[in-house]
Amino acid sequence: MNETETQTDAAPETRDFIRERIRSDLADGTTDQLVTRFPPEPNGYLHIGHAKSICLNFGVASEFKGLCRLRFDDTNPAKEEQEFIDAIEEDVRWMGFEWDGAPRHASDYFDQLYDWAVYLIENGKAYVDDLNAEEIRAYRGTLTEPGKDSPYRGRSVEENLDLFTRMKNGEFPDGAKVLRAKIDMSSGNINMRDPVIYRIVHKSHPRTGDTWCIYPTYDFAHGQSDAIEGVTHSLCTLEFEDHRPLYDWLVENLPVPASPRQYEFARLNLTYTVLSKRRLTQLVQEGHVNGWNDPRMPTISGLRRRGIPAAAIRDFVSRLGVTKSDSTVDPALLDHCVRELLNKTAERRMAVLRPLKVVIENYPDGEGENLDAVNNPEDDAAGKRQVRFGREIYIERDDFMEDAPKKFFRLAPGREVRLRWAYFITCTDVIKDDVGEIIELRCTYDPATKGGDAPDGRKVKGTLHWVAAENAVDAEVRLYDHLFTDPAPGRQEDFVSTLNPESLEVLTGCKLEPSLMDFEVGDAMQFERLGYFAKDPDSTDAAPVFNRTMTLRDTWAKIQANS
RNA sequence: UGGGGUGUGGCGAAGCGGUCUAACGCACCGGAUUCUGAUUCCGGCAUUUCCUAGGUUCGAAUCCUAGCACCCCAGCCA
Repeated sequence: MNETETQTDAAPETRDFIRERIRSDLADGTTDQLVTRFPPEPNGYLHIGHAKSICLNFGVASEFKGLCRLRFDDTNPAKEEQEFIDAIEEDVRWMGFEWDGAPRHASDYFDQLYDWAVYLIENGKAYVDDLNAEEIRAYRGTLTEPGKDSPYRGRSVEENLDLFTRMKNGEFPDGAKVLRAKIDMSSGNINMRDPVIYRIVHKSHPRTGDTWCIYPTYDFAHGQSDAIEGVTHSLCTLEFEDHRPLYDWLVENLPVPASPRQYEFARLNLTYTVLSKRRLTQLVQEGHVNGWNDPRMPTISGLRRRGIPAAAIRDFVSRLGVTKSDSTVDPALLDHCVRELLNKTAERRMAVLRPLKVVIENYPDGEGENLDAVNNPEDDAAGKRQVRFGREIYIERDDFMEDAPKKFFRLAPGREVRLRWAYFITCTDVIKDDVGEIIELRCTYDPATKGGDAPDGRKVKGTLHWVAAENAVDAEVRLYDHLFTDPAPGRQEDFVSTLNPESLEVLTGCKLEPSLMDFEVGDAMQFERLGYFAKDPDSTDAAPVFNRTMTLRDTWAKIQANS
């Protein structure tokens, strides 16, 4: 046992096939220093599936004293944009990780990649093909039948060189020619049937502008970029497993400075969630959600806006494991991580979402008082604050029932409950409007129960949150639910039809304890008995807006649902 | 008779031939405590069972053989 092991032994070791592999490569000297990379394509926003990859790549680098870089896989200017590059950098940082050095880009290596393409041609291992896309597909064969050689496969090195140079010089329109690696048209692995490695795209690139009109494909750029950067363990998802022979072929047949190895793990799937960039893009573009950072989106920016802390996402990912078996995780696990963290850290406040006015008849008119309230029972250091109490207050409509069953512990005619941090009150009368709607409650309070305890030792079953009418702040509160009603929305092409029409509920006229105005966007707080909330960026002092991050567990709701 | 993968409880996941009458977490179900029906706490939750069927072995979820199921691949996307 050496000293590094002694150090890592302090914390429980995470064991998965990738970490086992790294451990052994480090132990037998195959690897001197671990280098990984997180390689997003800037064609969309990062989502929670990427969070798994981010935590793996950056996590493993820090655990084994290695390096992790951020590298944009920007080989397709038709789809990529600067907006996405900026958002990705922000999201990775917010997740709590810092990459080694400046962000890298596959496009930083376009010159080198071009030279290597020429090298392949010179060695008779690549050729320019004049077949169009449909013809190439036809020549490729099928899953069960081998392909046929392109009629252009036998071109001379000189001709290939000339043609490739002219491709680069912009002499041909998009799609007129491609450069292909000359491997094996009869391979069982379709990726080895002379894959296209360069294509003509007359389109300005976010970084290289109009310098190029030919661009390398993913396969021709990824492994070589890894090699240039000295990446030792190139981690990607399962669908790239059958690209590995091509990855290795390129590394072996090119004079690259290193031999990175690719390892594949299962991507994250979540029930009730869609996690493919194509589908997320569709949701945004068709306006089914309000942008990439809509709090209902599984994007990192959406989760952030909803109020979910990065630490909860990291915790969630750490409980997932890293394997090669396809898996679909219940989002309840993320919920649990969020609640566990926020229960410990979020300060409590009172807010009434659906207000019902209560007049305390025996409380002196025109008077009020300040009462002590504990900010976080899980954390003494959070201290106390004062809340205003008076003759008129608001309680939650759900906390009153005119004909209450025995198991209902809240307010009902003749029943006594506690107002949190305040007094016991008893309901004496119910006021209704012309159509029979309850518009107000009349109650009496017991002055001896100030602070919330009865000196005579009598108990009440329920404790309600409330806000004094005197200084309540009006606010908008947005409640969120699953974006989809189908547990597996991604399985069907028409996933839009399974959108949950009740995924967003906007409440206005909510009554807030005024101290809530002191919180900043990004701060988490608990509205007592309701859930965790966060101030939305739309919020202004004049018109505050809060997002519900997560409900509290609600046993009462479950009892009601089961009866 | 294409290639590449994966199969352990509702979900995720340990397990690397004996200590497996199979960890742990989520979910779920009981019950206790509680000024949040929250939290916390206790208990239950795969008892010849680890995709199936054979085999090897004193002994298998772990090794072998044969099946079966599911996932990925026929973009000049990544």
